[in-house]
Amino acid sequence: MLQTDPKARLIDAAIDLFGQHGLSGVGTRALADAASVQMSTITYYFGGKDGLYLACAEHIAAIIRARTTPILDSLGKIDDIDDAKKGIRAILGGLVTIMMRDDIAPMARFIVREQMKPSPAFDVIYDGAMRHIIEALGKLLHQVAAGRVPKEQIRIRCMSLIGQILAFRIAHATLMRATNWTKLGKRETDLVSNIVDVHTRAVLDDLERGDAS
Amino acid sequence: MLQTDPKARLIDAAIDLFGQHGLSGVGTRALADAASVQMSTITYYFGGKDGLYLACAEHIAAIIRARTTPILDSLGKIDDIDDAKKGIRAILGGLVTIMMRDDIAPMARFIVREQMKPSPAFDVIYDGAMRHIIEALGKLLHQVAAGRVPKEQIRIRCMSLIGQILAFRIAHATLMRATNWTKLGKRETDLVSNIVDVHTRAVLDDLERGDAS
DNA sequence: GTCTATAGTCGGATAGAC
DNA sequence: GTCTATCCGACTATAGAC
Repeated sequence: MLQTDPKARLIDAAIDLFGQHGLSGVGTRALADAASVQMSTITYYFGGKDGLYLACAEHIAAIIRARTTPILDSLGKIDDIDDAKKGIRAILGGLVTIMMRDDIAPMARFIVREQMKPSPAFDVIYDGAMRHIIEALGKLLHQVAAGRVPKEQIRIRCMSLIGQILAFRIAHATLMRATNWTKLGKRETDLVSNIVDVHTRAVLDDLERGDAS
Repeated sequence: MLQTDPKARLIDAAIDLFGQHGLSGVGTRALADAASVQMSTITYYFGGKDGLYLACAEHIAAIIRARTTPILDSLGKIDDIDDAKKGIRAILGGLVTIMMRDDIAPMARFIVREQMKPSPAFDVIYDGAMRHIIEALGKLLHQVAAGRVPKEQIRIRCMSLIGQILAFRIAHATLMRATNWTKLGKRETDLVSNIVDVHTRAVLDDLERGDAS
């Protein structure tokens, strides 16, 4: 789909470039060229480079929300431990396929940069999208643990489970070297997806069994 | 310990600043000021900003090697599955304490940036330090699986195990928000360390049992 | 080895024509 | 809304005094 709206074109190009080079790593000229607009168009629509950057964050939050709410909503009412486990695997499985997609990579890079050096843009993404996922996961983990595990520990376990998925996107360069892969195609994505699920199941079974030493 | 060697001062300051803002995000003036040297000192010792950047990578690789080789060497000869499991837990446990240390944070940030957009500096770090850890882990995992699991899958499992640890450093901003923590002190590090170990044990027991679906 | 001064380039923002 | 021209500041690199 070819964008005609200069605003949308700028945001798409900016997410890609900012994700690759960071806020200070991209010039307004490069942004304008990539979106085939004039440099002053950035000022006109977003007030400047910083405004464009924030608009990127809002756009990313909206995209993630759009992709994850269907999964979160489909969970419905859950009071059975097995259903909770299935729900967690569904959320994490969805996260894997999202994170592995090539067209998501630019957004993932953008988010990771914000993780390391949060700016106001991080609040936009966290409050607008990530919070819901983490809270849903936390709730389900709490049920699997049958309430035996303190909330703080549940949250850390959430991070750890999500972390294994993040790793494949973040440590992309290491992954490619360690596996001798040259691309992330369907075969590779399926392998990763499968192993994340195997690991997740192992952790959940262990948690249900109650070994929260 | 107060550094007197301008070279060492520059590298220390540069790892910190590059890690926070990226290569293009830091000016030579800021680097020089942070190290209390003149701007031209960078040219004198490193040939320019890029040379300093590469020197940072070499320094980081050396530090990691110095910290990890004791752990890797202490493993010695292992042909028992339980010893292999203990070895993996030792490596990952060491990795957690390394990654959580405050004085390592700057280097971690530097590495993560290189992960996302690898430059020649990444090869220096990967070949100089990371490869050994991944290969050692892979070997031990292979033993735990009793050779039933293809090498490729072993490597992905390595990444997943390391990934959960990376997450706590990379997704630092999310961790702090999700847990309502304000700092990463000993209490927090111990909690994370414990959960990583619990998860690792669950995964290893599962792998030994042979469910490599 | 350490410092100052300066050259040359590129950055973001803006004024104003159309 | 879109484009051109231009200002001013910040950047890296270098030449040369000490």
